[in-house]
Amino acid sequence: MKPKILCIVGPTASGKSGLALALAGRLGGEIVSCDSMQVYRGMDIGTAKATAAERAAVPHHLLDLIDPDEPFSAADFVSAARAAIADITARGRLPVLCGGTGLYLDSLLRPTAYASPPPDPAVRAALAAELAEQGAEAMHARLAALDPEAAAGIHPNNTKRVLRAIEICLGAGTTKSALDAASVVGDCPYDACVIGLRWPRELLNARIDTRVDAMLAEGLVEETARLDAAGYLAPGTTAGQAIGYKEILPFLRGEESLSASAERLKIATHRYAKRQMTWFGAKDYVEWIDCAGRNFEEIVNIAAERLSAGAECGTIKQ
RNA sequence: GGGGGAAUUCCCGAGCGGCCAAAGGGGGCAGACUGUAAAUCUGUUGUCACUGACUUCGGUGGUCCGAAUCCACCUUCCCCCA
Repeated sequence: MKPKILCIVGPTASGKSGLALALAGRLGGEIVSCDSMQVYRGMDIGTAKATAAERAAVPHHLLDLIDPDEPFSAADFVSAARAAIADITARGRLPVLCGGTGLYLDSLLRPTAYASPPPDPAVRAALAAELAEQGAEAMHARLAALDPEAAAGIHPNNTKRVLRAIEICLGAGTTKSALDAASVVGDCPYDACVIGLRWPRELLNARIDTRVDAMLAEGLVEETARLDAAGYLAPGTTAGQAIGYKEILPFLRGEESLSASAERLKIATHRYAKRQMTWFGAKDYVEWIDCAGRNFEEIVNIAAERLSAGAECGTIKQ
């Protein structure tokens, strides 16, 4: 009997947190954050992290794990999430995964035994230097020599992926495509019900804009200044990639008005939401709830019904 | 009142007689994603009966085989002198 878990996914500002909170409260659950940025301490307003009051009402896991200059990966997430889920389940409570980082959830639900070697900082640095010197085309050509199949599947401009593929080939002594073929996607270790929140684009964008304004009112600028002063927003850090801070930085440096920065932040968030929708939309394990025209109560009820209906909800295929 | 400059496709902005439905960027739309994922990358973006046709570069009228590009006038905006 696999442990039962509930997962709430969807684009940013779709109302995941509120739903998770309501469901956890009603069903005796605890929330496990599935968010690549909320693991960082000090990044609270910008990541829309659960408030102290919310955390007091319902236990939250996987928040504030590390400082913003520390790296964190999908693999780190999977091990931390498994531990949290095991702990919650052992106490007879329901784990409620909630978050918009699709890759993290996917990695948890479709456990893959990767045959490829883990990232090697030294090799990465060397490849990055090579890229700076020779350009993207040359790196892609190098990958094509090492692993034609992988090269065919990665656009030359996508240097991150090109470099990682070369790194794998170099480290493993074989090709990345061979390793990919050899890696096995195991069964989902959980009896998971995955619910996705869906909104028409215009409505979601309006919600995003409202939330950005709220973040600004709550002190996003000050939070950005604090993180910057601590050196946490240096380019290259995982935390520095977060939407919310890098858009406010130009204002802090006097390069543009606050309204201009806020506008860019809203647009960046709209685009991010679109990428999330594309990702989740391609996952057949997501059961969608159309939120337009429904009030919060109705959405909570629909989700609760689906969870109790069991079986049909959240079948993990592929 | 006088002098100078500018008006380009959703926005910014190149173009300065044919190779222009018009560079580039932004935004929009669609998508990818096998251990950095709030990242990274791709395609597309005047209309249609779409290997071709049609409409578009403030307006009107000219010049020319041919104009977003040249001329005249008009409209609006900006700058300088008063």
